[in-house]
Amino acid sequence: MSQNHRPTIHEVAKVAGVSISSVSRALNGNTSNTEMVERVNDAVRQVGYVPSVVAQSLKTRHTGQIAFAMEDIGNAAYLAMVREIQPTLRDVGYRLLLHSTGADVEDELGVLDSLSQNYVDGLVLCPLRVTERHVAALRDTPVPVVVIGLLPDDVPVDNVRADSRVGAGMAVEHLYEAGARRIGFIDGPVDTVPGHARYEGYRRGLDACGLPFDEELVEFADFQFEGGRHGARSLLARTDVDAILGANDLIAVGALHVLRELGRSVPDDVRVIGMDDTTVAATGFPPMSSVSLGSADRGRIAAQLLLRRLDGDTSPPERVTVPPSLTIRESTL
Amino acid sequence: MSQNHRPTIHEVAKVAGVSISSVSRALNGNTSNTEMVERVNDAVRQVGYVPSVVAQSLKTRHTGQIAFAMEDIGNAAYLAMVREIQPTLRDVGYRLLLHSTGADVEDELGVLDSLSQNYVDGLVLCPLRVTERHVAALRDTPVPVVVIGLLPDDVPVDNVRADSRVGAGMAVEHLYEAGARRIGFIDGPVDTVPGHARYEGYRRGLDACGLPFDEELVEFADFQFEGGRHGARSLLARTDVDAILGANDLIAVGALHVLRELGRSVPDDVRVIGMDDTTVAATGFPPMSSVSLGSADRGRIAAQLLLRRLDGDTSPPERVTVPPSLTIRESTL
DNA sequence: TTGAAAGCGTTACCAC
DNA sequence: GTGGTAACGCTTTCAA
Repeated sequence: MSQNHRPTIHEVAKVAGVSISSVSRALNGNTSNTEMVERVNDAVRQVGYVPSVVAQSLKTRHTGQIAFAMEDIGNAAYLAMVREIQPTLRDVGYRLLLHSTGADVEDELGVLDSLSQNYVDGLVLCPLRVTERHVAALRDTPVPVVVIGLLPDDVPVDNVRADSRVGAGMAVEHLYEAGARRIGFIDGPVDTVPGHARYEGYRRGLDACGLPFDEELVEFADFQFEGGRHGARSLLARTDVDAILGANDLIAVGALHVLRELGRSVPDDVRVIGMDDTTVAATGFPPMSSVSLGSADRGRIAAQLLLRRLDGDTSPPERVTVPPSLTIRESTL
Repeated sequence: MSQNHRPTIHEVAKVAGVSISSVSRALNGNTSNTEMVERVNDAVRQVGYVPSVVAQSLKTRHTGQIAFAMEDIGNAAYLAMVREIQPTLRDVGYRLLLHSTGADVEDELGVLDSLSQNYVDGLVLCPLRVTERHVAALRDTPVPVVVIGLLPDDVPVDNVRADSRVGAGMAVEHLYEAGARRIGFIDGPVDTVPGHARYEGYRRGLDACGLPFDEELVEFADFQFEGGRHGARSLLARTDVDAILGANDLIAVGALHVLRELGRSVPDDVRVIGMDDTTVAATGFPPMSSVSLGSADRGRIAAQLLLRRLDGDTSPPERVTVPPSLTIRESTL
């Protein structure tokens, strides 16, 4: 690690025998004198000059950085997003800043507030929940924000959403078509946005199939593998089912495990389907069907919307809904 | 999104009726006049002032940002690292910049070069391979760098490594103790650093157990689920085994699938163990044993080493090796 | 203790 | 076209 003085535009100017203005112009392509550009480039190479992005930012008022904030990058859905967002931004020269806010809503608001520090040009935000304070902060952000997730219609911010309600409904209908009549549902916490939406979707799916709703069939867990195991144990201890819908893949795979431990065959005795269509679905045994909520698509679209804003687009806020789709594997055949 | 003029330190000074120097001092705790601090804080609230980190960076020559560069955040090992690095840095006020470089070594070098732009105070780097140019760049970086992975001893940079050779050996010995005598190995590409190390570890493990090496027992695949499936199919078509070591969890879970499809019981007929101890190991069925290479630990340690450097520590480069450990689950009982 | 002023490294305006 | 120079918003030295 060298402690040498890093050359500035002044050194370049001196070596090239021109003014710093000319160097700046040459470097930014604001001159038609190609001989000048040559000279400057030579000098740049000679002194090993690299522009300071910080100084540039101060002057130009943009940073070349975009933040992505979500609860936990360990969550496969957010991971899928970041894998799309990063290359999308990177291709046009933006760096990505990652904020894992944790389950703390305060931290999420902290991210929104910190936007005023102007260290990023924009933000992609996946809020856990949308509180009054979120709305207030979003109404008046210093930089463009795109929200992935449900957002009240009057919040003037680009918004990309999944339709996990429809997705859960699709899952139920798929299970019904596969022959299931008693469909258990292991939901996530019902006070979360996805937990609530999937609960609704489950009920609508039942309605659509003409199946009765029975609370006995519903369990609530956290969105983790162990949650799925516990949920499945309680569910199966209480009643019998011929299918299980897990509110995400980890829950569903947890259920898969419990079923196998109990000696129930999947899919012959019980069909199982998850949501999010992540790696664990494909690597479960048997390979597990899942409802894709288009996380990767949502991430990419969000990034693109943000880039449009940064390009100066001032059209009204966009509202994009990514439709769910079914990935059918052996667990529901 | 507001286009309002954002208040600067000058507005605060005016409202507080003091000079900007005093505001700066008050805000940075470089004054003992508490009445002054009061006044400034009031003014700050009144005008809604938030300091510009860009301007601060230009002056103070540090950015409050640290970059983490690796091949693909989708890789569970890197994911585990980032989940430790981010909170570690965040707790002391650093923001995390993510660089997924992809399989392209050029991009990796690009990250190293871009360090001269001074947009970060430090870097945690997981190189795919370490080339001459890496070494050259690392010898003379403008900011502290910590490398996670193998590094030549003479490169003067903090270094955190796993010991996947020892880890693979441990896996073999564990399988041996569990009763296995014909231990198949599905490695990753042997021209990668981990692929090579694990191959060596496998052979040493066999030696340690007094088992003969047999090339028939070895397959090479990529580090993915499908790779594991293909590798296992080839292996089992060619010869019989009573255990399989996968060079990572995805490979091993792929093998698990193939074994079940072939009606072989795990662990009774064939024991299976993976490496990295990721989610897919725990959610596999049966829950799969795995060699943990301490990815989370490596990430945390790397972050801590970097923070020490940023604190001004100038002691000689540190070389930390995180020992592997065995997580035993049902697949090898 | 406080304020004036000099930078930090750029970009861009404005004369020439 | 080119070069001086004034910002950008802050921290910090130096006098008072």
